[in-house]
Amino acid sequence: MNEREGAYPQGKMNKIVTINDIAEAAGVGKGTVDRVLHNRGRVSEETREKVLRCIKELGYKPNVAARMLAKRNVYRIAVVYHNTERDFWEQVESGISRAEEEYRQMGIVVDRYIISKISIEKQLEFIEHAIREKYDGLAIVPYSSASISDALNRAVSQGMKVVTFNNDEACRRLCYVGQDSLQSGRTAGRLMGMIAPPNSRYVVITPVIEGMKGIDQRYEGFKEILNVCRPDMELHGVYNCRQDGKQAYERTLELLDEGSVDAIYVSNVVVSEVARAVFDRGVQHRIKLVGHDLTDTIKDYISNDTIDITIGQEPEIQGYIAVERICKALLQDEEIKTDYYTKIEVVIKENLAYR
Amino acid sequence: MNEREGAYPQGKMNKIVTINDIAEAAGVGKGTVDRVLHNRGRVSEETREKVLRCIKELGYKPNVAARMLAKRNVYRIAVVYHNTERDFWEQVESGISRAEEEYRQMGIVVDRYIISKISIEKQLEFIEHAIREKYDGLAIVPYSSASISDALNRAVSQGMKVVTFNNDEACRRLCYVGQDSLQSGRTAGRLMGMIAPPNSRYVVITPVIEGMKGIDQRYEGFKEILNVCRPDMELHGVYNCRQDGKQAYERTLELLDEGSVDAIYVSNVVVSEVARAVFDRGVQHRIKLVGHDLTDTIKDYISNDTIDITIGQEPEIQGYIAVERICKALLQDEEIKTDYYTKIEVVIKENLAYR
DNA sequence: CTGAAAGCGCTTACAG
DNA sequence: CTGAAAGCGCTTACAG
Repeated sequence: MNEREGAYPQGKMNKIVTINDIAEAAGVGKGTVDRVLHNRGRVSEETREKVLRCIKELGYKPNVAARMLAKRNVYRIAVVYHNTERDFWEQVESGISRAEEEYRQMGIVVDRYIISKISIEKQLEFIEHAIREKYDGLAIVPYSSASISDALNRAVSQGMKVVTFNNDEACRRLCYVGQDSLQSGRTAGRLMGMIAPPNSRYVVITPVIEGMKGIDQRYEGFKEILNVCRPDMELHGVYNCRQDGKQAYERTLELLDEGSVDAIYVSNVVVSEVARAVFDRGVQHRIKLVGHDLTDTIKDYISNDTIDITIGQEPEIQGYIAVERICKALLQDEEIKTDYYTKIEVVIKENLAYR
Repeated sequence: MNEREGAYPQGKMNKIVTINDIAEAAGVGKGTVDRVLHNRGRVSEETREKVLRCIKELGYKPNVAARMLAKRNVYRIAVVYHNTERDFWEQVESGISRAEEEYRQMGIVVDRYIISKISIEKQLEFIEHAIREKYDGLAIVPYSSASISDALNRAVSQGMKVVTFNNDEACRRLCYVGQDSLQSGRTAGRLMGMIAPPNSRYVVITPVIEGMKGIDQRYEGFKEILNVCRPDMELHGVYNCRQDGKQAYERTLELLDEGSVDAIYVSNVVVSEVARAVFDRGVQHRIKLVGHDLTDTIKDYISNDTIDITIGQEPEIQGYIAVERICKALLQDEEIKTDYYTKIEVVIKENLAYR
């Protein structure tokens, strides 16, 4: 902001400084400038310092487009995830595709390794494959297992750029991209606390997914907040179910037929099946329903007032950023090591279309 | 997604198709290919069709990096806005800066024309200036006035790429970038309806800002929803105030001292001043407070439970996209004419840090 | 209407 | 350790 109130900016033609200008100013060839720029060595300390000084003085910024053009190597990235909860993972996939298209021109190829059933062994096999094939990057939804951590660390040791997304696992990866599950559960807890009538009886329905710890953390966060802000509410029960949702549907029907529940919290996308049960029993205006994620089905149940609030986690962004981070680490010299937490999106009927 | 379950993708080395390949396949020079690619004319219909066919058959995609490099022209974009509500507009500014940095390398220069007090005359003057100076693009927060519309249309006629942001005004601009005010008000209405206790008495505080119609629309949306979903709630009054917030603070103190209010809706960033009054009177746990926007001050009042919910409008994104859309129109051939509606973000204490 | 040449800013072998 | 040359894919004058 170099403007003053009402003043007309000067069209200062500050000429762009190129690598040629630096070479000239330092009295060396541009190959040499390139070497110091990227620490490729083979430069005497003396000329190195001279070049560095010129770079600073002239305020040189590398031209990314030119670099992309000149670099001719092809990088390969492997993306490993599963597609249970199909509606959800399709959104992740569209983010991956978007990054893929954007970086294809820069010589990056992405291969997908998709599992249709969570399996530590299968994932391990994929990681080993990526190591053997010498992939340059790996974006993965890691399962909780020491063997997975080990394998990922070996990949990193080999120079592979590894990013975890959607679920995290302790290892020497570049960074994690995804939601803060605990906080997202807390958000759900606060919202439930805001909307549930006094003395509500509530249940929690939470799927068990082997190897993914995020789901449990959501419930932890939910419980923590609700217990504090709504001591009047009474927990009727916590029900586990399988990921497919059929169990959740049946269970909800039973609960509704018992007639002793006013509010339901579902810790992931399975909320769509719970909503179906609520809708089928025609009690959507009596039951407060809070869940996670946003698929087409969930949108429908928000639109018809069955689901009150759902918490989104920007799945498309997760896929996009996971791949982009690797691309940047590969293409540019700077590696971004800070985790990327996606937004905790609160979605109700009115803002459904604006996200 | 061309993968199969468990299958290992083929590292198909699909060679990238360049303009040279097209020229060769069509038996012409690459200058000719370039001409048909960008409809620069001076190509016989016959060769044009031949080239077009090759482009389609070989699946040619232009290399953006190469184009950027080769294009040597410098484009200038004028950005016109005001910085009343400083905290808010600083966020917009940071988005503008981000786009500026990203596109500087591609030869785009952005000049800012910032007004510190809304004035149709002053804005008109800036538009005329931009026309005279033959700016290539204009991003503007237009005020409601026929003279502004006229001037913008003249700019468009001259070939200038015009984008409106944050506030819209009927004219032949490329597109609008900003929030859907009506819907954002509806969202606020629904949320207030969710959290206000039965039979609450509420007030609405809404700043009057000459030339900006978005604010009024928010209240329209709020009213529409709340009237339907909470007929039990009683409107105690609607208060206008000046943008600076001092009035809003005083008014709120009076209302609180009268003691007949349970809930307050504030239609923009002035909610921070209303919150200050609520906090100063120590009644934050009794008063439900819903507002708009998210500044540091507002964050503080959410953190200490004074503001229950605020609705964000992605100001940083507004600044970024407004400039980016113009850059794309200038640099690429495709003009994106669809409006960009920013997210209607629901912010509470728990998801404050994750957005 | 059309093609060959030069150049954008950088990187990559290659020859010293 | 260092420089000159060629080339990335495209656009821009220029000469036919």
